[in-house]
Amino acid sequence: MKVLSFILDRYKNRSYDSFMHTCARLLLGPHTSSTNLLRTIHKESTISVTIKDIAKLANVSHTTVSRCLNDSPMISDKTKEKVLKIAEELQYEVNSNARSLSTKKTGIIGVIYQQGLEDFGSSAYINALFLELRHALETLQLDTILVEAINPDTLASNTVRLIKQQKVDGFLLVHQQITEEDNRMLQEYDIPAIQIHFKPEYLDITTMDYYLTDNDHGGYLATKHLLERGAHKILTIACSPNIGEEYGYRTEGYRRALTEYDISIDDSLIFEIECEYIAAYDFIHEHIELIKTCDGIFAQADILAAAFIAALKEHGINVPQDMKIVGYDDSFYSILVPPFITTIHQPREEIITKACNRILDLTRSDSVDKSIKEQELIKPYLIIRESS
Amino acid sequence: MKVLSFILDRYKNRSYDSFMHTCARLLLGPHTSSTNLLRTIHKESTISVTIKDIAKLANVSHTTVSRCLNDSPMISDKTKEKVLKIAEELQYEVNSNARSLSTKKTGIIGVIYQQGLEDFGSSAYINALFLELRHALETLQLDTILVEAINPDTLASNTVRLIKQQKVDGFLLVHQQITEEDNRMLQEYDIPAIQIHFKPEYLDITTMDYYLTDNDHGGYLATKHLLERGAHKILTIACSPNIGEEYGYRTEGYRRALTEYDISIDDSLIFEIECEYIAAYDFIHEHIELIKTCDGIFAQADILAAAFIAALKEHGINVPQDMKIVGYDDSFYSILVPPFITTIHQPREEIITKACNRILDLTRSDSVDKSIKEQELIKPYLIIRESS
DNA sequence: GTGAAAGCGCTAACAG
DNA sequence: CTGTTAGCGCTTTCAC
Repeated sequence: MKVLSFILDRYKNRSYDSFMHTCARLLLGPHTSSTNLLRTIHKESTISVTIKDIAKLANVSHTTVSRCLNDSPMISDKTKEKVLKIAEELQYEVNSNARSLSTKKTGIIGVIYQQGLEDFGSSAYINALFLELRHALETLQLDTILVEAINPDTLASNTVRLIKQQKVDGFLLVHQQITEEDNRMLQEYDIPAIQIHFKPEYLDITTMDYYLTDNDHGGYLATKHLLERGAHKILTIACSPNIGEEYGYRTEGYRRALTEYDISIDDSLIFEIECEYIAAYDFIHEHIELIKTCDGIFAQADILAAAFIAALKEHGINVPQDMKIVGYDDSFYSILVPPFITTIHQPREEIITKACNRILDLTRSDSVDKSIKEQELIKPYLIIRESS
Repeated sequence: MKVLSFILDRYKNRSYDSFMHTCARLLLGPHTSSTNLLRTIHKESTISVTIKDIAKLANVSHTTVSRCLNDSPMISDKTKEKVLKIAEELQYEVNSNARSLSTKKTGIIGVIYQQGLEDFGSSAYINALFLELRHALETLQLDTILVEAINPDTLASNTVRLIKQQKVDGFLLVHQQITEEDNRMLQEYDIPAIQIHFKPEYLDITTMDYYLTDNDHGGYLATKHLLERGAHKILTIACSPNIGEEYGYRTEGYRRALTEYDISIDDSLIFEIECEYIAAYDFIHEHIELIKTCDGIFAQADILAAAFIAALKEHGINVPQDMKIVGYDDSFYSILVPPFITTIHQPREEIITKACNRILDLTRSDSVDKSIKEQELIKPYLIIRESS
């Protein structure tokens, strides 16, 4: 009956249920191994080690163990060392639910994205953004719950749900659909949230933390580069749909560069087409007469630039000799086929680093003044390749 | 002092700390609104409604409320209705940490992916897989924690960590790097895990639940289609690196189809190249003499097929007239430029649906016999477009 | 049917 | 510096 006393000892303060399970098991046969018995007792078969287990072995109270694990300054180095060693040996990991219940912190960040992302022209960019985001949070020891803004079944806001269920400490919002209600909840529960990449559609962004890209600057850089390379008559083609007006800003930058170079703006050189290869391809054929009078194209997405180059070739117009082209996004389209495309690299690395560090500060440290918002428009940069 | 009695009442059984905060606040001024006071009391400013709040309003015990919310059969319809109505009015959401601590269930699935996914040739496919996976889990009311298999800093297994921290109920493994140790932990803690898409490298897959794609069948379908379209001498080009031998199986299927059509297999028609547009493009030019003697190509990735078509055109070889081509993956490459590419659609929708339903069963219901593994090789299908 | 009380594993308050 | 005790919000047992 050594096993029984072991069980009784370990489960002294545990539930009736546990005990009954044990008894049942013992009746089934005394030859079951103690590990198996332990597993049977807890319904979920968990045999996790707790701070009490450590406490017993270290001959201290569980409070002391808790303090050691949290590196409290009020514990002597000696005890700390002893306790941590045992914890290490038992491969202890904290039960995050218990800790969260007590501290109201989960160590989890909610990353909210746009539904229907699959259909995006820019999804390659966004996907890269997610993976790098995940990676950055990982190095900061934060887990992420990734969800769509709105539950497609219930149509309820996932942001609100996650707040109320207390599953996350903060949010990174990679969509522009944040609603008034979401925002109210964030305020009310004082949950930090940072807007990334997308500008909210329904909300005054000046009230939030954000890291966005400076699309105006991107358009400016692209156009200025074309001008520097000797182009005089420059077309620009934006994409529709225009999420968060990003293309609008790029066109603004285009205008700004032209003005700077004393070139009057001709609105008939500004187009907007579907963000698809075929659409771009057709565009060239349809507007070939106009295009023949131009010497530069600022394509506001790489996929357009790639199609333009291919289509122009069929008309005997060579890039970059006869026509300089700059794309946007620095996506794989820009390095798919030679000539590789000169393009604008969106500063997603910088956005991610800043946003992750900020959310860490906001969720972990009390000394941050949350009322002072961090708001940055981060500048993209030019990558010169062969198309210009 | 109405406010004070309200506070005292609500915080009767709460911490000293809470109370001190309240008192401090009251000293600051009696004009602070009670909502603000409540917010101040809890350090984290949370003013969540709990089952006790509901209980008080409904004049029942919090136990009863709990039972109602969990739709227990031992509660009368009348009480249930009353309680649920109040819960609805208060916009109650369960505190998931408290529930999890008590039930050992979190409602969260860990989705584990491969590090360095960014570099994958097939990443577009995998990205689509993730988004659809997330969507499917969402409709099943499951949240997902998305992490890399291994923490890049500590090099510790995230699978093990999530198990021990009790953050997840189960895993969907979208990588092939599961280790012996991971597996041992899964067994020991009896956590369900399903292998998706990728075949594990270090582990005997026959011991796990899995839903993979039948690459052999894909290769077979592609080749058979080419044969049916009249091709006799068919090249196949696989990609390196060969993750989980997927290309090996596709080539097997290619062989099987040829054999079925009594065509002897010529190993010099089987190639392996980098999964890149340029590599494929160059391949055509380098092997143009051989290619001229062939009438069909089974390109084991759409991106290869796209490059082949472009390169062949430069040699005056038109697709599909002079050469039939079938790609693989049904990715956006296959519909980028005409002629659109006949391709093999990977059954990711079916994989996702099955895997998500299975993980739900495995984590929610006790009646499932976990020792019987669900193991399916799901068949991809052919999408006929213009290249064949 | 319902409620009182205990317990999940942890942190925090307070007393030594 | 350390231990005792209470409490986080929920589920579960057991008594009525």
